[in-house]
Amino acid sequence: MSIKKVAQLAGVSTATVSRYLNNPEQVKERTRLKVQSAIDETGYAPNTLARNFRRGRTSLIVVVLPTVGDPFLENVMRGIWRVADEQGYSILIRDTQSNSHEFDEYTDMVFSKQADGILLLASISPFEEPTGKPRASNKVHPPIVLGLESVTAELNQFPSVRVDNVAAAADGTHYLIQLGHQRIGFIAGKRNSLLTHDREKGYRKAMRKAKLPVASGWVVEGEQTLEGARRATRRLLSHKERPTAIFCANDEMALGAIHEIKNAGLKVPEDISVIGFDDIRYAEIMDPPLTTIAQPAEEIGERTMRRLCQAIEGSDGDSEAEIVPHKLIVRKSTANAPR
Amino acid sequence: MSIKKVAQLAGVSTATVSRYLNNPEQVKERTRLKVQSAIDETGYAPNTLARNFRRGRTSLIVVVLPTVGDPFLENVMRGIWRVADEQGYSILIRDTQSNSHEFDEYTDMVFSKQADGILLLASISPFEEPTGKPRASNKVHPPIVLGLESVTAELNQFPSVRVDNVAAAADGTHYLIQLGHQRIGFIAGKRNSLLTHDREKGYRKAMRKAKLPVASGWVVEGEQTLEGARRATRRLLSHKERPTAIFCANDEMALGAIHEIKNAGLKVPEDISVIGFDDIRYAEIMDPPLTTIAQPAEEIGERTMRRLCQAIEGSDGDSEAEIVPHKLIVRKSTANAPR
DNA sequence: TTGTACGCGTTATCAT
DNA sequence: ATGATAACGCGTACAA
Repeated sequence: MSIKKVAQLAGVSTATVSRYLNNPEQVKERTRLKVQSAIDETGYAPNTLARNFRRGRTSLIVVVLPTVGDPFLENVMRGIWRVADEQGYSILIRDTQSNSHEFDEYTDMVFSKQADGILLLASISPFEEPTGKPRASNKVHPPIVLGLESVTAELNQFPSVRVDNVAAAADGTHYLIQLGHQRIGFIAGKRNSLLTHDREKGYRKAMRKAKLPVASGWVVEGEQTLEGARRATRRLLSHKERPTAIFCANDEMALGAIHEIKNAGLKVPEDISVIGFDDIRYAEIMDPPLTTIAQPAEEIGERTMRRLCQAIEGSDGDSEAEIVPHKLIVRKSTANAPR
Repeated sequence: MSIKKVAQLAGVSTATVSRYLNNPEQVKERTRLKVQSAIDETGYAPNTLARNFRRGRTSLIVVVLPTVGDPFLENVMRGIWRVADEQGYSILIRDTQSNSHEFDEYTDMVFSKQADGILLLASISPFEEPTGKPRASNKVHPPIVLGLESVTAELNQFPSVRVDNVAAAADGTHYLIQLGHQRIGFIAGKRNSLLTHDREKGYRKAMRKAKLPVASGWVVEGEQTLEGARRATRRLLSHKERPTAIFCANDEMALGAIHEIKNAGLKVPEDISVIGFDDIRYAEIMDPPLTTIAQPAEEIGERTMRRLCQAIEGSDGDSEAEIVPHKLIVRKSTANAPR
């Protein structure tokens, strides 16, 4: 009963107050002043709840990501926020704690009007199939855009923005091969992450192309964490055919790998070269500075968000994947193969 | 018109459907089944917008923080999320991009019902005074809890949870002094950050107590970034009375400092000791591993969130600050003073 | 240019 | 245990 009070105080109708708020140009100067002073006096703030309800939209976007505090995602978020601010959306962040969740868990947020759209930056691979009862077919698919990751079969109907992870990883691997490395290990992410799986695919592809073998035990799981990568590295170091170079599916793991290699009394890059993926800000200050593959994080954020806005407005063109360019950044953690 | 459809299809009233949804125990088994099958058939999902509107609450909490992708805040967020999930709140994250904002900008979110409460983890120092017109006094102060930071005069009416930054920084400084350091530099955060200002206070306090001088130029601004810390470090290194130890107001800056010191051809800790604050996960894998002061991040998150829930429910007890314990973690970036 | 009046989907109150 | 209905605060079609 708030707009009413203002109206009463200003001696106008609620409709006029509403118009003053939303289409000021439709109300006469003199009236405007009256309304404004009534608003000032009461300290009135429009009830967003009622407004959203009436308008049928929340102006809320849910961004689903594996972990906050990922320095790479920070940059992506920056791009997302820029567009969100510009378009009047607020960002709701859902951390999946690196677990995979049911697809419905997120889409329901749209169907129940908790949010207008969803930005999926998470590991989405094994979205468990909807439990039992099939989702009612009278529901159209909600506004969803995928960022960073490739998509599973069930998700390829949605637009996505990402680098070509296969090609990028192949490039990185190729670079190591050019340096003369023949025994190259790979530290993968979690089993359910399509993204790191694609990078592994790129690695294998480049190895195959160079006619180099991938010995059993050269590809290990690093769990996308510092600690997981350290464990993985230890396994690699004790391999009977120890690699002279290690490709890590992301920088976080590369940092862990470098640390562990040095701990073992070996030198990077003299004994073992290490290459990462993402170019997070810590890559450069590592000792040695990390060679890595950079993604245009902020741009990815911007573009996913823009596509989502389009999808919400229904002006959703095609659902093709947008591929953005990656770039190899050579620093000091890679060198010619030893001997 | 959706609950209506379900009601119609199930041959009951909307009230019954609503009850089934919110207080299932109040509806008879037989009716429950009818309603459930109607829901299944229609794929009905309650409109959260309408529900929130009716109930007068959003179940949304806004967390205001300086930058996402801060590895320390990640841990705080983890604690916040745990409580939020448990209490049925969703978390809206606002990144201030390390700038300070007007206080109203956030409180308005509560007054306009965009959110039920606010968790302030950001640099809040110079909340510019409300512009001109004083905020209408008929507004009670909204549910706000402060985390990590101390408070300005205008904010000390709100509960807060944090470590004793002054004491903690004094402890760290004292540790360096014990190691025989006499020339100790300090890399501060941004000028408007009360938090790092408190840490600087602790540093100065410990120096004073040990009767050690703080030469002009020994306290430099590091902007809370890797890059800013590197610049600050360069200035410290070129000081005519170069410090033999550097206290950094947080780990992020400590990492930058170590990198820059090594870049300059000096050794940590042989030539210069470095100590940080926060104990982020990268502290341990740095070369050398970083000595730092740890905060119970997750616990801080949990406790701030719990207090906020209380504040929202109105069972807000006192607004005293909760102080949680800090802890010095000695690793390899500190050693006895040279010579 | 402004006012009247209805409806958005839900929950809650009061009967039954 | 269930049904009828008022109310939440706002936006807007329509009338004036």
